[in-house]
Amino acid sequence: MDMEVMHSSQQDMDLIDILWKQDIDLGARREVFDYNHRQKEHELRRQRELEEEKRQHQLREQEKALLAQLQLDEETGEYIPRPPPSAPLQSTATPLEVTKNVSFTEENEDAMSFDECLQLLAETFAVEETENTSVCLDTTAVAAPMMSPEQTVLPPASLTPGPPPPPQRMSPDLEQAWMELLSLPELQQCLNLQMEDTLETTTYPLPNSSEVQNPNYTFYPMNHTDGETNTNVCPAQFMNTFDGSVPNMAPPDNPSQMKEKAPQLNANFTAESFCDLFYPSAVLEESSGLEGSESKAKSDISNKPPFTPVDLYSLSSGDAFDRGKPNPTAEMPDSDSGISSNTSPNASSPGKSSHGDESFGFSDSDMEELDHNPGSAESDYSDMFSLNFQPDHLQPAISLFAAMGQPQQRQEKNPRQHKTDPAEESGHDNTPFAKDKQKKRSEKRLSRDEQRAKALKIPFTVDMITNLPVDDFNEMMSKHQLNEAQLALVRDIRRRGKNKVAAQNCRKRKMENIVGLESNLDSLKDDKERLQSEKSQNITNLKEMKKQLNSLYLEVFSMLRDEKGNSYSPSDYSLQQSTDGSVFLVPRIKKTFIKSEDNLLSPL
DNA sequence: CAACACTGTCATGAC
DNA sequence: AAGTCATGACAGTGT
Repeated sequence: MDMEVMHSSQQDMDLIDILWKQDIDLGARREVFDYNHRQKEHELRRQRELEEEKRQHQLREQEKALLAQLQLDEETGEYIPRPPPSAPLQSTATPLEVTKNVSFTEENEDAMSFDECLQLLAETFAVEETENTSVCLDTTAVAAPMMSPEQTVLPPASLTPGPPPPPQRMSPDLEQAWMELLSLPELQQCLNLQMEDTLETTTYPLPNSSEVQNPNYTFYPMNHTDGETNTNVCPAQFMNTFDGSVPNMAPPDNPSQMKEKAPQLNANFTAESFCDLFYPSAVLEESSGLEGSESKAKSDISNKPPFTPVDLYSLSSGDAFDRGKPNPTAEMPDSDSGISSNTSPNASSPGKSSHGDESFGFSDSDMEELDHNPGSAESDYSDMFSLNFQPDHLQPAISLFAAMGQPQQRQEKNPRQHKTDPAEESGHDNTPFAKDKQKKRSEKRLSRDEQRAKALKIPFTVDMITNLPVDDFNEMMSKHQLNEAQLALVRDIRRRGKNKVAAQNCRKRKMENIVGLESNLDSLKDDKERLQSEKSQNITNLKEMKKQLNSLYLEVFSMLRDEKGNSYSPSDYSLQQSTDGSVFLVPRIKKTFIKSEDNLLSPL
């Protein structure tokens, strides 16, 4: 094999020599075609390849060493510095500095004196760097938040755009490795082939260097200097941006501001939430549009004597009759219904012993309310309210949380309680004087029943007597031994009360019926007008049709001719149609006869 | 003072 | 049969 090759090569060389001597351009020097020369070159090439493999092995190890200090970001697919395990401020900074120095070294004109390989490498790097800058910016944008502030703290000069800082010295080991690596001419091709992969790892920290020079990165250091010296640059605006929506979530960049906000929040809580928590009635009253400011309401509440069980019981029990009741005309000329007088800051004088009247006044209001809502759920409520007058007054203190849970319902109840005054209900007694008169009248009536009950010492309120269901009423009556007069009075009171409500409902229904009848009357009038309009329109249409039919009739009649060709006179003949659709020419003289005999249709 | 409206009460029938 | 409701009628009161 070798001999054949050498033989053929020798012949080839002879031929080449001949050609060379003839000065034929072979496209190459003669040594190129010399086997010995090529043999020597082949050996040299193999030796270089071995060395190249060695260098590549070393290069891979170097890359591994670099990659060992980097970490592949799974999200971005890029390498980021591996977070320091324990105290890595110095150690983790090393690769960054190294790569930084690489980039600076490549940019440095003095570094061009290494050799041709390094020059080529530097040129290649320069091109690649400009291409990778934008990519690496993104890389730092992602990787920057992962760095610790100490890790990314930069010198003040680096914050401002300007000339790049002087190149920093890399560690001696890595520098030597790079020197050896770059000094190999054989590595050029390898570097060119692997340039992209290598750049991804070796130029990764370039963004750090370019980031330092890039004015766009002024935002980046701020995040890390936040809370130290740069707190008043961006965070204020940042805080303003988020202050309205999530004030508590914004970081307290300004402690004084935070201190100002905190007491305000506390004040709000104490003024409203706390008040709502412990004085729901005041809040309800305030929200229901009653007079009095917040402070006034609170002061009233604070000054208002608390309810005692005795007072509360006196509102509805028979004790009320013994407690002060009485003179209907002498008390509370300006008092409203029971609830409003209690909730009104001005009307709730502590020494007033008018609970019984308030109770009955409220009962009257309830009647009005029932009048407005007969058979509805509010009627049940009214019954319960009248019967459970005490618990309802006690409710603001007892069922506090329930009231807080249902403020709307309370707010809906209160206005109705306020407008249950008969004077306001009637709609025409709006003057205060009329109001007083109405009240006196109502009180007089109530006092009459109440006085009767009091005279007979009946231990029930009129409300209870009137509004209790039959079973409850009988049970209540069975619990007390009453004589005949008392029983009769109780039944009369109940009958009158029931009848009163019934009369109110009846009148209300009567009015509603009247309104409904009026509405029906209006609608009937409208229908009448519409029907009359339709009738007139139909008459007009009928006239028009008759006119058209008459003209058609005459036209057809004029076209008729007898045997002599003479036309028929419409005054002597007429066209009539039978039931089967056939048309006859009938003499007018025989009209009545034909009509009766043949049952022909008369002309239109 | 008369007229009117509102309201309470009574009587009566129906359920 | 008693209770309740509906309704007409009447009377008292206020405007």
